[in-house]
Amino acid sequence: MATNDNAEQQTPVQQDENQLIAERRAKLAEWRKTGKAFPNDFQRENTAVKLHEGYGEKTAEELEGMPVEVKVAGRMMLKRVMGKASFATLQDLSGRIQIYVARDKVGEDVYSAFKTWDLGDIVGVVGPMMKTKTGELSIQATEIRLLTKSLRPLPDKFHGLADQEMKYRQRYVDLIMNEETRFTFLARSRIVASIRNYMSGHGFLEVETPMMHPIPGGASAKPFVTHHNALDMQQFLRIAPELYLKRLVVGGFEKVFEINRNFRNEGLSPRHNPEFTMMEFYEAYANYQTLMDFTEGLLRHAAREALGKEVFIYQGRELDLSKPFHRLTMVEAVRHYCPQYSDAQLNDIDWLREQLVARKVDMKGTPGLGTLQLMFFEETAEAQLWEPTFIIDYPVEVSPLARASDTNPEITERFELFIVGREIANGFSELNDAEDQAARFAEQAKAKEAGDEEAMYYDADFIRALEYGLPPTGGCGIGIDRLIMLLTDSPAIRDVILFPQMRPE
RNA sequence: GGGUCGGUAGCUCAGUCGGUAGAGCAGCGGACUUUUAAUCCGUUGGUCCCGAGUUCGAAUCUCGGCCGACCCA
Repeated sequence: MATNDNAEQQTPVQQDENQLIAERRAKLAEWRKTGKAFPNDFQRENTAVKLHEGYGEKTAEELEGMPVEVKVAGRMMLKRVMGKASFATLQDLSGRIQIYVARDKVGEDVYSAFKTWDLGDIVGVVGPMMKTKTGELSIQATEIRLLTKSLRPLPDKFHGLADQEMKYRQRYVDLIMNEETRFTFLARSRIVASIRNYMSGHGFLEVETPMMHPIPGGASAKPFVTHHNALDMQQFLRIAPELYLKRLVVGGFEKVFEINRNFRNEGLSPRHNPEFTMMEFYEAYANYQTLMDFTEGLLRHAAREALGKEVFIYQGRELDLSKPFHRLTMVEAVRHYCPQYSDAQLNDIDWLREQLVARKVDMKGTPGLGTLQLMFFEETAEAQLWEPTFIIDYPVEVSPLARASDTNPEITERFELFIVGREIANGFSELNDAEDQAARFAEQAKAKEAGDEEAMYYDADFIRALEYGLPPTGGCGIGIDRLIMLLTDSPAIRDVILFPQMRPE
């Protein structure tokens, strides 16, 4: 079995020890001799930013006149020893605060110990607030303790950690050193929380559906395969929660959403990570038109919560979420962004096919007009959709879970939302006709047999659920990582995923 | 998968025409009781990503590989 494949990787690798680490280990050994190494009884009472907020405006005299004792803890990021007195800068999650450590205030023994502490060590300080000659708010230490010894030297205190690879592989160091990184992930957390609030505020129920599926479904993508030992069965990491969420709507949970990970076994790129976070939501008695309105509102809300505004800069270019989002068909979008093509050409199967062959687009099977138009749209107009744009009317053959249009059986009531040229959301009126769905699954299964790895499986239990009756429903998926990229001005998906997928070191 | 660029001290980076590796920060020793990337003096530290090849001699040139960034498909 393959169960031990990873064991080798888990055995301790040769540690990259060096002189600097050896010196710190020696200091730690000295500390251990005191019998008080790594204490956990220091209870901090203040954070850096609160102190700045509370006392930043006070003058030196005011602070001296009404001394306030504070208690902070944090990582030592800067240290300036000047003989019998020193300054150091501590960093906690909220920010930084300077401390002033004088020998005649903390005692000779503590002071000489302090001088041996290194940048990166975690320190606890007690003392009154003061202002320095140059007006910087500081804590005058009356008590100072080493709380955690850091064995590894931090990156350059001025230049920080610049190496992209190391930022991704050792995110903990990136978070220590880079304010922007901390900001991005704090923003991410805030944005996700605001989306949750918005959803529950609109009566949606948050649910969790399986991450391990016996049949992968809900999207066209290659799954990761795994194995359950006790049941001795193959399982797939989910590529989408869609089919489970719709089962819940069948069950009477009329408005549900889930924010969770999807896994797709595809390559890495600035916009793709094999595991990524999606929000999917389903609403009974909604359709793709009402979903578009709702999605617009949701994105504006997220922008307001994250940035306080709906117009902002992404990668040097203005992005405006305040105006109504454009709604165009694929042909309309191509006509608008690439006016050199005519309606006649865009509706000519042979012409489209020639164009796509010339552009070396991989066409499997015999795509119909709609699919050719989609491919041509992706080739020409998609990347230019900077302003939020819903592209509507996707062909049935690439939308096996969407309801067909009442006026044209070849297309579905489906949209994808593009912003800054990237797909951010995908939604549609759900197909709730069990017999139609069964037929479409059969089509997909045939395509899979013919070699289309991304085609869907036939999910008999899902059909059974539909046979009980799914109310008319609208459903939508929003790529959370890509949304976070927009709202944090991040160029790559790896910049908004704490631990992005990397090749082993 | 293809192309371009990169990998040198713990970190940020130089490194000429191929001549045997440097700076700043960090560290270590010393001076310094209001500094701000503190300053000043002294000093330790290298698998130059890995492996072959060319050469008297390779961080440098050639080939192959690994890892990453960007662009393209």
